[in-house]
Amino acid sequence: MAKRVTAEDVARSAGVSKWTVIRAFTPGASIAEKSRLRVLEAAESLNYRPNLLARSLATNLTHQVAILVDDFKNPHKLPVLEILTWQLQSEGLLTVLININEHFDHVQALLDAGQRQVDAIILFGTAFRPEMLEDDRIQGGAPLYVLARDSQIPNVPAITCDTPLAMRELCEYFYSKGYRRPAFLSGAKTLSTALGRRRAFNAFWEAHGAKSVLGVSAASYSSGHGFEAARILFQETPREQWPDLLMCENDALAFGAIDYVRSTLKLRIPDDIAIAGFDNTPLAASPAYDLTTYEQPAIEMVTAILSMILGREPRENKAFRGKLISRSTA
Amino acid sequence: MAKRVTAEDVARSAGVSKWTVIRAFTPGASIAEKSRLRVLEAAESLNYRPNLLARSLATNLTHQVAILVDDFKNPHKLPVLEILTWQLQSEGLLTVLININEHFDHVQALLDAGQRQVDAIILFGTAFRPEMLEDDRIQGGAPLYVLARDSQIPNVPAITCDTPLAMRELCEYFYSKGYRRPAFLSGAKTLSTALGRRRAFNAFWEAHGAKSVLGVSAASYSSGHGFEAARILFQETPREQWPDLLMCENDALAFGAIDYVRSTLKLRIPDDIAIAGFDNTPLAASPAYDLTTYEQPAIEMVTAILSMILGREPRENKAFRGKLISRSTA
DNA sequence: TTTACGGTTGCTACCGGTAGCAAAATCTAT
DNA sequence: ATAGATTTTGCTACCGGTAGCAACCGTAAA
Repeated sequence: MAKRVTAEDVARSAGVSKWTVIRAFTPGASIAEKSRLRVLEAAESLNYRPNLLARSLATNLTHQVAILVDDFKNPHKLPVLEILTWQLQSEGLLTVLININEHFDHVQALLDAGQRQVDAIILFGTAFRPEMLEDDRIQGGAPLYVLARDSQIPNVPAITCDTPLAMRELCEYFYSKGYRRPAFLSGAKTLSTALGRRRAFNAFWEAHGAKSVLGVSAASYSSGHGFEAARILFQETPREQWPDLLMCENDALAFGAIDYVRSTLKLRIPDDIAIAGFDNTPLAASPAYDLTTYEQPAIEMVTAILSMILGREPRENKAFRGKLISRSTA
Repeated sequence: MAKRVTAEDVARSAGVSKWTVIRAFTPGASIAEKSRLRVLEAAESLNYRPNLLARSLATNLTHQVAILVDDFKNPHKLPVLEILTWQLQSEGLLTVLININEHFDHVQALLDAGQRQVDAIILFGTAFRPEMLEDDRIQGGAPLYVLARDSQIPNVPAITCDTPLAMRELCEYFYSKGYRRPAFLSGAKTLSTALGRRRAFNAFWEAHGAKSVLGVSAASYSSGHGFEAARILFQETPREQWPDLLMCENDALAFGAIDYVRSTLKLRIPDDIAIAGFDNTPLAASPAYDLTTYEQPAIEMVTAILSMILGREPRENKAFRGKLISRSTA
């Protein structure tokens, strides 16, 4: 592997000092046009590009942002990752994707990112225990942000979809269609409460005089577990109390629930029962499901987080209004 | 923001020189057990962690690998990203995820990654023009790898699923089921040829005496375009020549094709026509599709790329055998 | 001709580590 | 106790940039 070209090499070739070379690459630096061109030419012929690692060490800015993800099963992650990477890149920031799982926990990941001196850390929809973020070793590191769940932790802003509003929109829609026997199918416990969807759902129906709101919990946010949870719900509920509306905490769970209701129960959707999801994943639009769901305002959310990272806006919780996607399952 | 703790600070607090502190953090370094413990204690109380940026600058190793992705629409990307990030992390490497699109092209991304001194670059299923990689500015940078498509470029190893073998397995399966009028639905041109699936498919049927193999191309690898391409195929083909087998280049296309065939043509699958996909995305298993497909050996592929990055194995093309997933659509 | 001034250039010090040599400290054998 | 071997420690130089001061330059005003 050939030795890397440094500013020093270019300087020698252009007959100036290395600082003049640096200036040629620093926008707005004080340098004579004549020498700037000479340097640029020499740099071009030597194929020189400034070493961002060295720059980062000196400026204490890496222009790297770590994204922590713990659930790659949720297809909703992919489109958001696309928006995230793209918007970050537009501002000259690069994305460091960190996979959190039972072998590499949050604290570990956070410390790791910290050692790499990233400029910010985004916890993207991960199921962490809030206490964790108060760890001494984490305070004092890169600024933290929480994307797509709430945070409650001072100094860790959460950027979310406005869940109470979203649920109100959905429920008012269901209500106007005449559904009156609601049930909620939620996902993994730890994250579920942080999402607040069930809470908002229940609140609506209690305020609208529903005697009770059925509920069931899936082991994880996957279609398979959605199927399983739906099975439990219907098997453990007497037929005459079966819901006519099943709100699922996300699309994946809804797909599973639809599969169960259609294939095993042979119920008609939306006549016998309405089913809705959340996230508007690509598949929700497919004719096989054609799922009524709710789209999170991903672009606004990412834009907001970016403004905070860049210091253009104060670091504080923000919730954005999403969009009800009305299709044929409800 | 508090000043960062450096080895120097720890040294002062422990009453040794900064080099002794460094040694305490360097596995296998020559240091007395007594002073190692003293340093570790001081480091602990000051909450010191070595600065990996500075280390990278000095060692010329960042322990970062760039992954270039240009198609976030394909849900297959997510599980592979999970495997990639996880395996890289297990070896102490971090993933830099770079989004390639019309505004930020391959050359730009490659140069960007190069400036950041990443240890390796993986082109993950991206649709690049091979000439591009021969750009002077790119040669001499970090070692390149191509994942999940072929490469043809000397010194840029491609790690793939063994496509000819996969197609043979699939076709033999179809053949044994009695299907004899094959058609192929392919995706975006640039990538399609690099995948080689159509080629292998055609080769089989020509060898097995099929008069002709119908073919149609979708604008991109999405369900929507799959639907559209299926429409074109069936509308432009006289009814008596309709295929009884439609092999789609990936699952997303297959979902679209199934939707079209079911909802518009009202054909029965697999009785009137068999449809198969490729990749075994999570949704292929759902009862709504229950798609026969082929699973790429993602873990083996990632493991192979990792061994090459770590220098444990020579850099060379590798193809692995995947697995036929037989479900109800074929 | 001298002086003042703004643009330009070079310099030192520094970011926080690593590499490897040389001196110091400790241990072992005589 | 002492020489010799070995471990431990401190040091200089370096990775490739940045920051900001000081000197230099040519030119225009005095």
